[in-house]
Order: sequence, then structure tokens, then C-alpha cells
Amino acid sequence: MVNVSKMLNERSRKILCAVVQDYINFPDPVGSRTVARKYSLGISPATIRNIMADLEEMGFLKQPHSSAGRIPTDMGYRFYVDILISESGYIDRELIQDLYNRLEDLKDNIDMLFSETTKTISTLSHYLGVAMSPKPDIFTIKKVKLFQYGHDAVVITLFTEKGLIKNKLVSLDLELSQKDLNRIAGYINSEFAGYTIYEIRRKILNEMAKEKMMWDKLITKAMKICEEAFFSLQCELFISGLSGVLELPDFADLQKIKELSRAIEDKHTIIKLLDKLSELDGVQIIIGSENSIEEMKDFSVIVSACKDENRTVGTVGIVGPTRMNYPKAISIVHTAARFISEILTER
Amino acid sequence: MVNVSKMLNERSRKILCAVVQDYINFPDPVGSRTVARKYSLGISPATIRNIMADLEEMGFLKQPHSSAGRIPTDMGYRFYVDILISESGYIDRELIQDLYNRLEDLKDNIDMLFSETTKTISTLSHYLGVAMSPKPDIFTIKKVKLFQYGHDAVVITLFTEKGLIKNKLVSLDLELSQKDLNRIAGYINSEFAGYTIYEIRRKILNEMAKEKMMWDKLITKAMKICEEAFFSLQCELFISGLSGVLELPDFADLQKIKELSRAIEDKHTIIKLLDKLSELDGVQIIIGSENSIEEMKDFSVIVSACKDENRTVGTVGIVGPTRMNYPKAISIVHTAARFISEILTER
DNA sequence: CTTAGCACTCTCTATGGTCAAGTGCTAATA
DNA sequence: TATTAGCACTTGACCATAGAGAGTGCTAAG
Repeated sequence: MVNVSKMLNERSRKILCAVVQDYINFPDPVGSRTVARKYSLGISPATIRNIMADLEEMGFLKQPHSSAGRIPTDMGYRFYVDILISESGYIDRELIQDLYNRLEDLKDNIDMLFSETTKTISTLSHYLGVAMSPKPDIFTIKKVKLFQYGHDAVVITLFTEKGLIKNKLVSLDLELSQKDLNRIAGYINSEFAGYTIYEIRRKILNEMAKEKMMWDKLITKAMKICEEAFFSLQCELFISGLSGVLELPDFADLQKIKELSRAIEDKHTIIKLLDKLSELDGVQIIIGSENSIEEMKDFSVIVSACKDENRTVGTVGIVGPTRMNYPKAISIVHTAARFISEILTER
Repeated sequence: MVNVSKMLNERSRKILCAVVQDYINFPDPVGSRTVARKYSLGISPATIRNIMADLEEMGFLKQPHSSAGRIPTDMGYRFYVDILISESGYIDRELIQDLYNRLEDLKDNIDMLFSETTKTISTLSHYLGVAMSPKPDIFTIKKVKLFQYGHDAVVITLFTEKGLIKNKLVSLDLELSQKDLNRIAGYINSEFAGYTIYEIRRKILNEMAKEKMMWDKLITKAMKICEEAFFSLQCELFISGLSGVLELPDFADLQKIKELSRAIEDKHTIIKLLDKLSELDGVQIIIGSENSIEEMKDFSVIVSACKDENRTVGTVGIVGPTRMNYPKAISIVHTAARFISEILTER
């Protein structure tokens, strides 16, 4: 983050923020007269015009056409947001409380924690709510159980520390008695309990490479079963609130809507984006063209990972137009992430 | 279905179908001249005009404005579709083959059968693909397993005949040893194996009412566990292809898009709709205002249940504008439903 | 009953004029 | 020197008008 005070003096900064704020509240280009009238800065429209021209030259503002007011560029929003979070007095306590009350109800229903949080976020913000359940990779295995299924398949049931349970049907090319299966399960439990799935997969690969020849058949089978079962575990992505977003004036034209719907339909790309952002701490903000995803260059994304100690146990966020109520969106994402972190840490 | 030949003579019918077909191909009102030129019926535009006026009076056609060509009403589409399916020579073998090839790849991955089918349907039809997994209710229980989880919770694992496996964590207000759990599981298996979850729930409720007092504690617990586990099983709804649909000229105006997005966001309503339609055999077609859901009165829905004998094992469908390529859409839905039926019957 | 001919209706597009908002520039001012 | 008032200028939004094009309904003739 650049030291902004070096770039702009106090007055310019105030005017820039006034323009951004006004534009966020009312989706029309902001003129010098409006700034002078609404934001008592004690200077005339003419002076403001001069400064706004400077701000435009520096790339913070732009004009839709030569006789309109100014609107912020992505860089202008960025400046505004950086100031915002450095001030940190922007949090709306009432909003947070409201959000917390709504989320409170989800505590018992961990299955639907992410899907319902997504809905809550979207209704409260009027933007798109997104959430991603954690990759099961990061969970610690408590134990596994194995059962015969039919004559050539095995069901592996994974119990994790955090109360997540997963089944996986694995087809084998040979028959194993339930007794064999119990022995295999015993072996897996003794070796792997207490490790995360991610660690286990590493271990398996290592072992396989190291002492390939020395295993007995049973262990080979155990490894195969684990590898198949663990490999297929996926995270889930939830997106909610499209119809609400379409009511915003920012989506009055068809092109924007198409872009957005293309963007959210390509879930794989979004998962990758959220994944990358989840590695960082705190609320991440990506404004318009800062986004590397082509379809999202007209939108802003606010994301926060949910952390249990330093493991990511989920991701929540908001997607909306660049003309977004950033203070509100940031507060919501921050709060929801903290809430989910708490829920998933308690147990 | 009314006997259409009573209502319209051969020539009127041909003209009506010509208008519908032409409008489906090119989204502009169809004039008498166009019909005369493209569809060699051997009559002049003037005659066609007269007949079209009659068809309008009968409610099959309408004019966007008094000097435009005609477009079909929902009733017009209905007439066309009824004729279509009575002729049944409308099926595009090549399309079906293509679809079958694409679906073929999904055979191994039953987890993603419905989600992937939805995508395939939408890319092929250019409309919205929808699919609903069966309510787990209808599956036959093979066996259940119970495990302690922590000190006051139980994991129940359901194995069904069709290879569906479900876990459910049930919190209890008392502690049970694994030995107790095994006894309970044994009881459940002996009583319920071979029944569908739906039947079991009925049985439980009956039993509870009948001989409330006579049970020992263990059985009461068994009932409680089953009831909790079985109650929460839900079907899943998949929808795909929104961004593709937005490219259609029918969605050039914002209002339609909003309606559609509201409609598909209210998953509960759609599930109810599909559920109702799944009771019927064969491909169901709902055209515009025939739909009881307010938000969907501007769209058409083509749905078919996937059946295994007479149980519904899933539902697939297409949602699109009333100006839909019905032959194509019907063929796709019909084929996809048959495919899924086959997959889920085999095992 | 069918058809040719024609007047009529309606949308669509282009055109031009006015209005309001807001700018940039210049000259006056503190 | 920095600020401000004043003013000419630009531009999009809005509206009315006019002409072209498409298609109709009606009438009269075949």
C-alpha cells in the first residue's frame, strides 16, 4: 500500500472521498456543485473543479462524457478503501449485531452452515454472497471404518475431529472379507489417526516411493483405498443473491449481467480465486481491474478466509459492482468469517 | 387433450404450425407473405391473412401491434406441441446420439450424475438445464451401522440397495455403549432392511402410536435415531446454463431476466413443481401461463421423471422461453431421463 | 371461396431543437 | 498566489416530427 498522504494533500483527499461516497450512495456522476453543497469543505465549486481535474489527470476519477460529473476509477475506489481501512472507525455496530443474530440460528445446522450463511450475506448486503466450504484435505482424521459393499467394493467412512463425516464407495478388483477389512482399517487408524488428509496423502506417496517392495498385500490395499477415497474429496461453492443484484442500477445493461452470470457459472475459476485469497489473513479486497479473472474486471470482490488457528476452514465473501458500499460489505464479510471460524473451532 | 382436428381444418392447422415453426426459428412476428413464400401451401397471402385473423380470434395467435405479423399465444404453442407429439416423427436421431455419447462418460461417476447431466442438457439445448436427485425417501435400506461419536452423539450410516450411502450425526441426550449401539443396529436391520425409508418412517409413526408404552428403552432409542436420521434427508436441485440463456433474443429485456433469476433462485418452489410433475409418466410440457408459478408464466418447462419400475429416481428438465425449440427440447429431456433411469436401474 | 389492390396503421429510425447539468477558461479578487 | 465568479461551450437526455417499411383489413373482382 502506497503512503497516500504523500500523493495528495488533505483537501484533495477529502474531495476524492466525497466523490466516491456520493457516487456510492447515488449512482450518478458527481459534479463540483454537488460536492460543494453536500460536503461542507468551505471551498467553491470552481476550486473543486480545478482539483477534480487534477484528480482526473492522476487517474483517480474519470468522466463518462465531457460535460458530466466525475465518477471514481478503480484506482479511486482503491484509494478510498485504503483510507477507509486505515481509519477503521467505519464499522456499523448495528449491522454487525443484526448479522450476528441471523447467523446465530445456523449454529446447530452445520450441514447447511455455508449455504445459509451465503443467503444471509446476500440479503443483508444486496450483493452476491459467496462461500466455500473447506477442502476436506485440512481436516484431521479421527478414525476410518471399512465395510464390504457387494462383493467387489468397499465403503470407507471417514470420521474427522470436527464432526465432518464422509463416505466413499471404492471399487476394488478383488474380494476382501470383512475380517481383512477390519485389519486394514486397524492399520490405517494406527498409522493415520491424528493426521490431516493432506498429510496422509503426502505420507502415502512417500511410503509408496520409499519401500515399494516390502509391503504385504494388505497394506498395499489399504493405501489404494485411502488414496482413492481421499483424492475425490472436494470443497463446495455456494453463491446466492443474483436476483437481488439485478435490481441494482449498475446492472441496468445486459452486457454486465451476461458477464456476471458467466463469471459465477464458471465455478472452477471462482474456487481457484477464493483458494488463492484464502491463504492470506484478514479481509481481502479486489477492485475491478485488479482482478486477474477477465469476466470479473467490472466487479469487486471482498473475501475473508475463516481460520481455525492457521488452517483455513472455509471462505466467505461478497461479489458486487465496483460501485459498492465498501464499509458495509467489508463489515459483513469480516463478521461472517469470524462467526464461521468460531463455530468450526468450538467443536 | 382436445381432439384438435375437430377445431381446425387441415389448412388452418398447417398455417398455425407454419407460424409457430417460423417464429421459433426467427424471433420476429410472422406475416402472411412470409408464410406464403416459405411454406408452399399453394394459397395467396390474402387468404392466409383471413385464416390468420380467424386463428387470432380463436386465441391461437396474437399481434404485438396492429400492423405487425403474428406470434403464437401459449395456446398456439400448446396446439403445435400436441400435434407434434401425436406425430412423434419429430425426433432428431443425430441429436439423441450426440447426447447419449456425452452422457455415456458420466456412467462411472454417480455422485455427479445429476450435476453433470444438467450441464450437458443446457449446453446441448441452449436453455436452462435442471435436474433433481431423488428424495432419498424412495431408496430401499440394505442395512445401517451405528457408531459412537464423542460421548453423546451417534453416527448412523445408511446403506441403500442402489449404492447410495448417507451419514447422519445424531445428538442424543444420553450415553450409549458401542455394544448397545450394535444391538440397536441389529434391531433396526432386522425390522427395516428391505423397506424404503418412506415406508420405514410410516412404520415408525404407526408403531409409536400403537404400542407406545410397551417398548423397552433400547427400541425407543432406535426409533429416535432413525426418525432423526431419516427426516433430514433431502433431494438436491441442479440448475445450469443461465449465461447461455441470456444470449437468446427472448431475454433482451431486463424484466424477463429478473423474472427468470427470481424463479430459479427460489429452489423450494421449483422442487415442489418438479415433484408434482414427477408423479406423471413420460415427458411433461408446461407452456407459459399453464404454469401455476407466477414467476414462470413467461417460460416453458419440459420435464420428465426418471423411473425405476414405478419409483421416481430423479427428474430432469429444461426451462426456456415459450418460444422454445420444442421438438429438440422434448427429445433431449426424454433421452436424458431414459439414460438416468437406465443407470440407476442397472445397479 | 379466393385473390389482387389499396388505404391504413403502427413501429422504427433519423433528424433537429431545446433543456439542464457540468465543465474549462478567463479575469477579477482577497 | 490561491481562490472565486462569470460565462461560453459541450454533451447527453428528452421530445416532437417525418419518412420508410412491413403488414394488415377491407373491398371488389375473378
